[in-house]
Amino acid sequence: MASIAKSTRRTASREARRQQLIDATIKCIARKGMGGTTLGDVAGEAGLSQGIVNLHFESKENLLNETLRYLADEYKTQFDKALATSGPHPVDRLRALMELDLRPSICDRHKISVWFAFWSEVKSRPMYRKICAASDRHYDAVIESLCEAIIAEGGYLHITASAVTIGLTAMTNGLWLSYLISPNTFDRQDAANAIKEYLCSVFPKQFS
Amino acid sequence: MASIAKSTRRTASREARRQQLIDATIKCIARKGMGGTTLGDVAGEAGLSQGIVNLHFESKENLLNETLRYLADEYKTQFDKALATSGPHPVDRLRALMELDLRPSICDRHKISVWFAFWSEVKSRPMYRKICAASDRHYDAVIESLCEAIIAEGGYLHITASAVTIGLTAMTNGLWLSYLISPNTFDRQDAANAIKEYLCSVFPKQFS
DNA sequence: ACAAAAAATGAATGAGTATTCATTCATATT
DNA sequence: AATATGAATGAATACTCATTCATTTTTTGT
Repeated sequence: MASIAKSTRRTASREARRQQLIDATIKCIARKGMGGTTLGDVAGEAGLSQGIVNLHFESKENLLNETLRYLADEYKTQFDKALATSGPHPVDRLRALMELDLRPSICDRHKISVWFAFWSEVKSRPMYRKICAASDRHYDAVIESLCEAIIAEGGYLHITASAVTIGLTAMTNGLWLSYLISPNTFDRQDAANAIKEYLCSVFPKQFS
Repeated sequence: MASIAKSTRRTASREARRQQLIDATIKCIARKGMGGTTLGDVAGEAGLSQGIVNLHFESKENLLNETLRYLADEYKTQFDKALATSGPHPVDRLRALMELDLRPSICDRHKISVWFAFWSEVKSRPMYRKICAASDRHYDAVIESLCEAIIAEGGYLHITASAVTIGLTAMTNGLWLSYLISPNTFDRQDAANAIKEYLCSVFPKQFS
């Protein structure tokens, strides 16, 4: 968006327009829900004309698929960057990933509401599941291998890496839901603390 | 539904019809998503005629509100029953509540997908938030008081009841999401185990 | 500066949908 | 048996929205 705002061009490259329309779609879904979002709304939000979405995306279905793909890619980019910039030790890396999910750029109520909109239709639109499931498996694998390393290092006996992985990812997703439903009582610090106490209890030697 | 299926009556009481239509709505939303569900679909699913929903609910909006209210009531009933039939000790009670969220009648992929459909529109339809938030506060209060009792009994120092409550409710909701997105890899036993390991780690004296 | 290509517009189209309502039908009451 | 009641129907209505496309505007290449 910024990339085209600076110029007075009335036309933009295919890629810039597509991104502009995806951004508008996210805003509309957040504001009006997935069912309530029309192509007219999206075009209006982008400040463009009625037919613009079909020109660039051929169909509404296609626009929605691409919007989900964009969200998934954006998350993946942040995930990879969080790992790349964290310390090398598994504890640092896991901490970085947990911090990621509560970072305002990710844990943003607009975006969360869009994620939920897509998730809610996973059952009726197989493509959504396909887009989500592929990356999810990867995140699980990364987190599980970190947990394995931490368990090995700490010599923990009654803990399994897979159970902690399942629990941690569920907890972070569930915290997003709390924020979505109760934005007034939700507190980012409290949420971070819930994760921290979990990790301290499970891996006391490394996380206290 | 069963109450009218057994008879050959072609008319039913207002309450029975309303319930039948709510059941049909849940099925339709699960199958086609919230946006893809039309009043014609709902009527068809119920084996009734086009205009039937407006006759009994005045509007689609109203039908959806009542459907969410039904889901919330149904959960509340099960929640209260789980507490009523559990042992008296806070540990038993907390265990019963955790078991509840993974019970097949509650943790059912159709119903989960409907919950997510409503949650995803919490931002655009304030009524949905109102319906959800009221009961959620109550569940949190119950769980938090159980955690407080357990913490007091165990003499735990580095744990707070509110953080465990936030973490536990987030985890159970997040487990529903795992089931929704990855029904093939999700395993009820693994999910139960993730919760159990969490509780064992946080409250080792009572839950090992 | 000009022509060709590309991007964008916005009015028109047509499929689909919520809602209404005159009519039919089943049951209860007299 | 006759009548009254309210449930249910389904065709008609009014409206919304995705999609198309003829036209206009802007950019690019020469």
